[in-house]
Amino acid sequence: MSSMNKPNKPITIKEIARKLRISPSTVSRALNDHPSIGLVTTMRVKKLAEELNYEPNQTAIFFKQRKTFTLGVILPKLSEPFFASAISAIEEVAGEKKFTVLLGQSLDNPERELNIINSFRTHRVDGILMSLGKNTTNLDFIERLRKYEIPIVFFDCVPEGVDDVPKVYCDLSTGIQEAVQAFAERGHKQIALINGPETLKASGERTLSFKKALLDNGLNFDDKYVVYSDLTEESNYQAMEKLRDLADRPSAILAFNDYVTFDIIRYAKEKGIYLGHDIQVISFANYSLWKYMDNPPLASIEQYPAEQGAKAASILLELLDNKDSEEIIQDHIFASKLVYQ
Amino acid sequence: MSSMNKPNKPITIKEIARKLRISPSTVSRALNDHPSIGLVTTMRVKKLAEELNYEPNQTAIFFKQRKTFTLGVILPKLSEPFFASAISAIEEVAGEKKFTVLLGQSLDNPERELNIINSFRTHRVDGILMSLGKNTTNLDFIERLRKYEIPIVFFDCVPEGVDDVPKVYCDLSTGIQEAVQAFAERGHKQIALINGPETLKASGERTLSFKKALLDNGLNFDDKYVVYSDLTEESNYQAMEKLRDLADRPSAILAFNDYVTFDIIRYAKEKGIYLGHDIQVISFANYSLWKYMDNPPLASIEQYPAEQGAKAASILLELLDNKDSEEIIQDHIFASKLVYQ
DNA sequence: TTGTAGGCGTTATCAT
DNA sequence: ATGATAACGCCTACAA
Repeated sequence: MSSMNKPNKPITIKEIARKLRISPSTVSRALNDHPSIGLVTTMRVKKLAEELNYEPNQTAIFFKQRKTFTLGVILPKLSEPFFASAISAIEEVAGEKKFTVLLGQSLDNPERELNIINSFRTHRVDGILMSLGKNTTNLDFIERLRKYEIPIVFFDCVPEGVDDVPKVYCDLSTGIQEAVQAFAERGHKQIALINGPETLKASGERTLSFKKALLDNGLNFDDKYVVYSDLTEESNYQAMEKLRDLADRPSAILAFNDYVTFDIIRYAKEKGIYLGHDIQVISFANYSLWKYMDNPPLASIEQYPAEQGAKAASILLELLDNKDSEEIIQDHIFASKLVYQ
Repeated sequence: MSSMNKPNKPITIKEIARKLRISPSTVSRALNDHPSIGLVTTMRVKKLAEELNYEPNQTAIFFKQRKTFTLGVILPKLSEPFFASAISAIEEVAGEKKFTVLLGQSLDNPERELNIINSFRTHRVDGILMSLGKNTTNLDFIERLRKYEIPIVFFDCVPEGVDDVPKVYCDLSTGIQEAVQAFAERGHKQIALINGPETLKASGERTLSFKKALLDNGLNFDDKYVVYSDLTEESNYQAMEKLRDLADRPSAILAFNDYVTFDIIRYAKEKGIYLGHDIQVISFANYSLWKYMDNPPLASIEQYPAEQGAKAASILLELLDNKDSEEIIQDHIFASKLVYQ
């Protein structure tokens, strides 16, 4: 190894050209396997490039080609297992197509969301994948991105009332149907739903699916058995209290997510309720390591975060490949599914 | 809203200049608040820029300035809660300094690691944060990155025997010390360690710390009580079997991580061992939701992934700010700590 | 088959 | 206080 370690300006096409006494364009073409360049020249160029450890300057190429081979991903929180596995899948799919992933977490803060989008725009990402935060109401940025011709694909938490943008999400009704059926088959008559915040449209849909599922399984639907929680521990406890106060206590609970179930478990412990016996629970999965628990829920409703992420990513990539594929602009819906641990 | 939506070429400095009949350089300077530009001109420029929705073309700026305001982060797996919370913190720290984060997961595959590094290099990231995969032995890339003048900061799983590169990691010995002490105070004499693969240097260090901790607490150290596992379920079970086969069975176990503890829990369940009574467990934390479990471990050894990530990120940012800060090139060590759930 | 020249958008240097 | 010019590294008509 030589001791002469110069500051080492990166090798450029020009230098290769100079050393070879040919023109930079020839080098460029040779490097890109342009058919019009002679085989010998091509070889000579490639050999020298190899020797000199030539690396194309992507920033120059990005600049010139107006393309960055970069996808921006915006999601509420990376440390949520649900999103961690989504982004993990996204990164893999993108990587296969030589795209890299730029990251931004909104922390459910609409302002942060906009900042991230701006930052992505200035970074000239080729496209954006996004799962909306819970508090996002203003969707103007979609229109703005369209002006900039930056395609966006939503997944998981997708916008309502916007139908000219691709969306990937999970249809909860199938899972709810299966869950209620599972309860019904086990003889449960009073089934409760601990839902998310009442203000969220998604919560309303959940309730509807729940109602339908009950009726489909020959059970009655009663408002009382649907309680709303803002997903804090207190709120979850209050929800449980409400259910306990009912004259006819439910023997089965469908919980908004695994965190809610965790609180149910604690609550049950404190009150001496025997979970899985006095009360059975099914929750929408987002954390599941149930197989290690003593009184796990009966089952979980799987929402396929990795699959959603992967699908969204490949839709976006396809969109970038083929700008005009209007057919892609539609909903891609995964059926949620009841899974036993 | 007008119906005239042209393809909408992005506005450039040149156009603003043309419309204002001034030179592009003046526009550039005005936009950047250069002191030599008159106040009126500056205002006029900014006003028009605003009106036209001018957005500087970052790819051009990146290209020109040889800086991308991008950090590359390489870690084994994003969906590991440990790394998810690390990257989450990294993104926040980077964001504060207007840096974005480029993502790559190695899946513990050295080849993937190198590909990601290459990809980062072509993307001209300003610096790299990395947690090594378990199987990485060849560290030549460090030297290569140095040639390219791309600084790298390691965190969590850091390279051995490379001392001219910043490293952030957690000193396990403090946590081990506290754990053993906690066991000792509860009267345990036979304490076992379920360690990681015997081939890993880190495993050796763990054993050493464990030994020291035992001696410091007036207990004997005996090889028999250290068993190695490759962290598969079978291997964890075998480790437990080995411990059960001992004449003098351990009453306390220090487990490599929470996954191992999960397997211990299952094993105990199967064998009718009452966890927390017949045997007490402490594990290195990486998944903890123990407060919801019935027989949780006595405590966990916290390794502060978020803090490690944040620290590594700010070191890297400082390094980028101030190329010559040699003092930064040293180990930044967090003390692991025993925490009760 | 290869070379020349111009341009991508921005900024820095030198002039005016 | 402002303008002209060149340069960053690469690509691509167009010319030869």
